Amino acid sequence: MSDRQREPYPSDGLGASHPIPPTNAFPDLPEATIARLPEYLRALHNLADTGHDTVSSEGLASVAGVNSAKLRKDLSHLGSYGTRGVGYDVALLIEQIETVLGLNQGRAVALVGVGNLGHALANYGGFVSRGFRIAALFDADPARVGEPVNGLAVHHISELAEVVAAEHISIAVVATPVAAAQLVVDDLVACGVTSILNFAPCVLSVPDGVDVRKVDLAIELQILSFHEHRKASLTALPSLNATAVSDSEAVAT
Amino acid sequence: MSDRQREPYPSDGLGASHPIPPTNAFPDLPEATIARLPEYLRALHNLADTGHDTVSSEGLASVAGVNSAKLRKDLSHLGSYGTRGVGYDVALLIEQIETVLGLNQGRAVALVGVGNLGHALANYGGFVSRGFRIAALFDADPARVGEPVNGLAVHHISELAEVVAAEHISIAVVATPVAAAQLVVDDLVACGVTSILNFAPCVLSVPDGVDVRKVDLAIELQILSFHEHRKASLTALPSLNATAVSDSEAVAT
DNA sequence: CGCGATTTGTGCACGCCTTCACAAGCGCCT
DNA sequence: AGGCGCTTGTGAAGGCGTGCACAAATCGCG
Repeated sequence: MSDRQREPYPSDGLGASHPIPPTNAFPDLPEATIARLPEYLRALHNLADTGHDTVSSEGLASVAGVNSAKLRKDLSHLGSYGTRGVGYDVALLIEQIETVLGLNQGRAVALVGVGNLGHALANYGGFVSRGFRIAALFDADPARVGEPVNGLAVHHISELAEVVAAEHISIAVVATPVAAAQLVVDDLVACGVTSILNFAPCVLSVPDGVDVRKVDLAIELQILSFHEHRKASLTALPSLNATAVSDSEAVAT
Repeated sequence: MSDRQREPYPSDGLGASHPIPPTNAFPDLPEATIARLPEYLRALHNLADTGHDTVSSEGLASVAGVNSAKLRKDLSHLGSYGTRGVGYDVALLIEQIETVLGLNQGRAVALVGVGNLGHALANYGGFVSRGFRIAALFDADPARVGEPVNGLAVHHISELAEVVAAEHISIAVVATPVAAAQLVVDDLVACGVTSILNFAPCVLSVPDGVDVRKVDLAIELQILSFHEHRKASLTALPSLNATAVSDSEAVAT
């Protein structure tokens, strides 16, 4: 059960110095696990930068903010290369996770909508440092076309098809106003983009085979607001350092 | 079972013209439901703006992008004010959800870190239009202090305590670099902030009673990358409009 | 060379969430 | 006034995810 480890994979010559499994075909990874792998990866990079060669599930779990049992189960799903009694090889695990996530290919990402948020995203270094390359910027406003943002010139949205094809773009970030989002997404899908990260606060309809993830900042705040509201209605239990919390909004118990 | 509807609630005089239930104490709302309520709320506002007075669970569900059964169960958890054979009263449901989420209080939010992302967030209209008020901006860089952003002057982080107290701030958005995030959060917690929306790509440790939600843009992209990777390894099934998808990255089947 | 300390990998049980399917209730039309 | 069609609200079943607890495996040391 542990001998399918040494098998170099054929294509995608990225000069990997570690033995890597076939990698393709992870059809049945639990979605919850997938969502946590990036967090593990980030934690592992931190560990590697601070000179750690190996790490125990307990150690990695605490840095990643999860349960150690959950971590082990997650890693076991992708073949698990830990050593009992020792822990996990940090470098190997990094490469393993990056391979599973398909990050060692420097994926090209398009960003549509260069407004406030779009600007911030284009300048955000976190994308580049974590396996992505912002390959092109688009906007519908002719006044913005040509404007240089973080070293890239903004394309007009009408050039979408050719640029997407030329740059082999498969992932797009939508940071347009709500009114434009669905139109842009339709164009993106028509161009062959199959993964979309949507910042516009609306529901997008896409055909099967296209993945959409949504980030809605107001929704996050509203969820926090609920918990805040609920905490306020439980006014009674004296929290530890609640010296400054004595609001006047105490609801009648 | 439907007679606990007409009961005006005592405090919190916000001039509500609709009958609203006691509202406080929703201790056992499923977390999954809470996370969806904001989406329902947004969809309902859209419906109200387009002249709809009532909506069926089917209709609202499709606009909100969920299953109609799920929607009904979610709404049933908060007392459910639908009319069989008709549907839900849009305006009433809006008020109901806003009350549950605690949005009709115009919650004050602090934003810490006025860099690229912080600027974008400060200028983002979506917060204000959905029940929040950005009450104060903070940064550790003395060069930024005093700079006006969207009509607000940036405070130095050292003024956190007094401003938080003066403005009754209970929610904070952290948009600082990773290195500063934990320090800022410790300060926030010490000032009595009990809900934090974290944009820094790191795990924050907070005491019990403090809620943290995290938004990591790179993680979202990495999750998409995995699905992209998986789709690429399943090269075989001919998708519908895949004319432009004929990449050269076809992995060996 | 063997033993103990340590850590991984996993079977199992529990709880949450989703989904189906249908009874109960409401309004409208005749 | 009565019946019919439509929609809500909910019981029950199934699936997914989590966490416990322990067997299996590996290393280091005497």
